[in-house]
Amino acid sequence: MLDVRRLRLLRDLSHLGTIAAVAEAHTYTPSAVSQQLAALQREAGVALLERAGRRVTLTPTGEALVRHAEVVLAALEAADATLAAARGGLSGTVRIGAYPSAVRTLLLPALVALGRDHPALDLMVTELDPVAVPDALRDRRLDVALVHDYDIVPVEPDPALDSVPLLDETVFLAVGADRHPTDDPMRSVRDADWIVGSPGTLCHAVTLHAGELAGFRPTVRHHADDFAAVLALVAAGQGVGLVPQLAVDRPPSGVVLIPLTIRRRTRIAYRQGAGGHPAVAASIVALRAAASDLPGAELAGSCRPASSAAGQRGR
Amino acid sequence: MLDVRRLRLLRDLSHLGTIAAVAEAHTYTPSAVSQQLAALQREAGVALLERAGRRVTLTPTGEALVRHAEVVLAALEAADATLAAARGGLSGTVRIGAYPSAVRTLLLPALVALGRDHPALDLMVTELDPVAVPDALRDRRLDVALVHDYDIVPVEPDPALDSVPLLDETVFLAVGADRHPTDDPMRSVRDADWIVGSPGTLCHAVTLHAGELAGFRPTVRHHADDFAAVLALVAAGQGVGLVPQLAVDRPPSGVVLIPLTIRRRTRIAYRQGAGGHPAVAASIVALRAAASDLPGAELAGSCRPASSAAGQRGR
DNA sequence: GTCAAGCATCAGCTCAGCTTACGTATTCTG
DNA sequence: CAGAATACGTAAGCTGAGCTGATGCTTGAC
Repeated sequence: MLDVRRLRLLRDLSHLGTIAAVAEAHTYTPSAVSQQLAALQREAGVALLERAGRRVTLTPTGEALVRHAEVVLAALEAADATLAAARGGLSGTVRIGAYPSAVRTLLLPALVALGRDHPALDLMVTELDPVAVPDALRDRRLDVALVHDYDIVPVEPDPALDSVPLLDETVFLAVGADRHPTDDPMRSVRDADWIVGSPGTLCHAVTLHAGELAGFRPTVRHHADDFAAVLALVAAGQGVGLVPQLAVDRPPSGVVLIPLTIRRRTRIAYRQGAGGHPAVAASIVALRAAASDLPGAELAGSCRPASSAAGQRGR
Repeated sequence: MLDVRRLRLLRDLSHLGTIAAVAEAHTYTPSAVSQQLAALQREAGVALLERAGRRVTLTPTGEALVRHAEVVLAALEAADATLAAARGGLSGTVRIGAYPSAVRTLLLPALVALGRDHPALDLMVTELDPVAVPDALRDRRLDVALVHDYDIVPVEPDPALDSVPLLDETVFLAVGADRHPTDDPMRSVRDADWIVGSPGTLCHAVTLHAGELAGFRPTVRHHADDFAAVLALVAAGQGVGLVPQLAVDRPPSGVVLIPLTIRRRTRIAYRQGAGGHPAVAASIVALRAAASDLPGAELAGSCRPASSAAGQRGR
């Protein structure tokens, strides 16, 4: 019978790419991980890893084993959830992660409601970029997280994670008041300077892709991840940028917001199997309530969506 | 994250009933099992066990946890199976269990075919009563087993096991040549002496139940588990008995076999998740081939039945 | 060429988890 | 209704799985 701890290391290796990263995630030394994976391979009787330059990659068999590992870990997570439910009374720590603009608008009211309804619950919030969320959930640094993607830049689901839809927002093109929007707003700003997110973020990718769809390559002038900063730069005449609805509750003067067809979709993600955990379930309820109280943006998905929804995979 | 070894002990406890039995099944001392279960309970944070007299029983939470454990163990078994497939070339040991009459008729030809087609496979056969099969499969003393039940005495499926149908046989009422069968053969022997299996076996239960259905309580005279012995006793005028088709290839003279509507159903059982194991799959193919070569009895189920079929639970 | 990143191996130590020994509660039996 | 047998739990002690830390090799970047 295979050792689940070792399977977990293999699973994490397939996501993190290097033994050193797996070691760090588990607060082990790389040596320990290397030894454990070697032992797993020995008892498997098949090659699971192979050196690829100075790193290791999984063989097809290794990848197949990872898929089984995901099932095992999800089942263990579900077992944990039933135990938490049996312990009764919502208690313990819930670590919630969210991207910056969601913290202010969505998370804060949800947090207040959760703290009021379940005083025994210890709530911890972490602000982080959506691309870092899957790893953080897998490594158990987070229990629940808000993630998003754009319809024109969808992210593939992560087998280790489950999620439910939360919000579906309009994305706006923010331009200076001197510009005159036309029927095709994106084309009208093809020669403008652009304010985009840092490379590697979704906000960066979506701007480039939106330009591509409109037939041009945006000229990147400024990098800003905070949408308030983006709007301020636009107001100062420094260029144009894309901002989602959540971020534009009070746009500065001198900025014109033109709705595009692009949608940003926010989801609540958690570890596969943890959906039955009472604290996770309560968090989902509170977040959905907070989202429905939000002006403007419409609630996404059905009221209680099925579990087969998708998580998101980093990188 | 819960420890799978401990979950396995809990699962086995729910089937075996005592810590001592679990210990024996794992070749541990009862003390070790007790300590591990105590640790499991401690990290679960809920009562999983409670003393009931001098034994322990599972709390409802404990039972719920066992159900999760079954899922985890099945997934690990499936992982094992893919590794075995990846190792390629059928090799290793397959331990097959069967009830006595199946060994001669079904298992022998299947064994010959398996040994011929896959010489690297080490085959071990164990003859045992069907009621002992579930425990043996769970405890990994067997990998594949033939089990049966009767349509009038169905056995509930075991969540730890999976199975596929193999045979569907007629059950005969064996009487001495002096008796004259009527339209309702069971009623015509209501006052006869009966030859039944040992108490606790299915053969025992089915005879009593068949009598009950016909409106009488069979007078038990002899106990015999070997159907050849049953037929010999019938031929000697010692009474009547029920025998399945597999056991009556060459009935002794002086015995009249009257077909009843009762059916005996034989299935191939294996651990949940092990159906993908190449050795198990090969065994199933060979057994089905042997069954289809059998004169008389018709092959049960579809050619390649779905995996949702039932195992059997002892006692 | 030089340096850092990354993995594997070896030696050594620590603690999880086993056995053994014993105590206690319960059930069975004559 | 003793007395034996069964079953579980706890305490003490020992062993090996698995960790750290040191070292060496290979690869890729500059």
